[in-house]
Amino acid sequence: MPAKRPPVPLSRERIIDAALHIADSQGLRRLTMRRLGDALEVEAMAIYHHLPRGKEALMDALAEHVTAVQVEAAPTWQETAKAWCRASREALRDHPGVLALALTKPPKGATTLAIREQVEQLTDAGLPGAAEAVRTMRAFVFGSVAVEVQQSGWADPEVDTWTRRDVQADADFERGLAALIKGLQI
Amino acid sequence: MPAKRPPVPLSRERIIDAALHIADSQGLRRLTMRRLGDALEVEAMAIYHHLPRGKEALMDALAEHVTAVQVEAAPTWQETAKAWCRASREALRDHPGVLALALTKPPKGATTLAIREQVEQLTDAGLPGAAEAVRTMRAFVFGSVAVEVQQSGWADPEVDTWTRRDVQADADFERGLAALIKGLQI
DNA sequence: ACCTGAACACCGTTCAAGT
DNA sequence: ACCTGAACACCGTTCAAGT
Repeated sequence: MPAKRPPVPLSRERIIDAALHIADSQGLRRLTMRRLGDALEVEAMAIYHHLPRGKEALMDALAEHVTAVQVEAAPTWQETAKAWCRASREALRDHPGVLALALTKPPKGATTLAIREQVEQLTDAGLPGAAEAVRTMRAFVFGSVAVEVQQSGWADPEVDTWTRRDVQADADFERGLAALIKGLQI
Repeated sequence: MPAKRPPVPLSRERIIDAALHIADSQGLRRLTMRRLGDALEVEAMAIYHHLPRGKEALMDALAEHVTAVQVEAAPTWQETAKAWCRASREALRDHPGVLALALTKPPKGATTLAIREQVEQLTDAGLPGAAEAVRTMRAFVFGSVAVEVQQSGWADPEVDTWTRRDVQADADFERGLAALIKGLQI
């Protein structure tokens, strides 16, 4: 006899993980409360107990998950900045299904904190005008990932082709990153 | 007696205009076929006659509308490139409601043609590697607009605050654009 | 505290029917 | 050719009820 309902309790974290999986594999438009409930072996209404504002809260949480990036402070601000850009890019690339949310929703909660922390790290490491620098870095990462994901054909018809890493995109990113860092230190 | 039903016929163009207005003023999630029908004083089902693939086709058309940008060839490739970046930015800024689609949907139809034309213009004007240059330019524009619209607070609660031009964003954009063009000519 | 069932208003889309 | 009405399957969310 198969174990009927293992008493793994629902949690905010499990909900977000399942939601990310659906969005990345089937697209954001197919992420519905009912389907999310199915994936968690629970009725859709149970989700509201953990995310009181419902789907709106879920969307916010998904955006935050791929967008609240932290990084250890490196010896120089240049290295810290590079590490942050690379980590941010990876986080966004890993979840193309919620990229539209991440690029579009205003920073909130954990994301705002992460941005603030990054500004402080760079300031402490001796970079003047770190707030503007972080804005420029975010724009660079956002644009790079958007173009890369678009090009990869992560779209409605075929989701299969999104597996191989794009070496061209990697090279472009690193080249642009080096130029950006150089431009910042004037 | 008020004119009941002026025989202005439905058309693809009128549908797209009305859809952009709804998306920009109320957000993409409130753009529904039924609401769109109401705005056009028509039953929702009438839309399917002009956009056979329904909402999917509508979304594609909206993305194309803000993304298929053309520009006259200027004397130098530098000026052409700048004009193209500025025009692309304006088109995206004008319709924050469909920005998520524009940054996320793979180029199609008119957008693909516009990109191809831009590559040719730059190549003809003497820029080697124009295809990569256009990718870099698109990434720059996408990232800039994403950060700007995020910062502007164009979001769920208050849509009012999106009226004043952000001079800071303008300056950032022009500074980045100059650096980008300079980086391209190596 | 945590989850379910039933219900409500709304959604995209079809299809036959009207003009 | 162009639009409507009715219908279907699905959606987000509420609320009272169960345990």
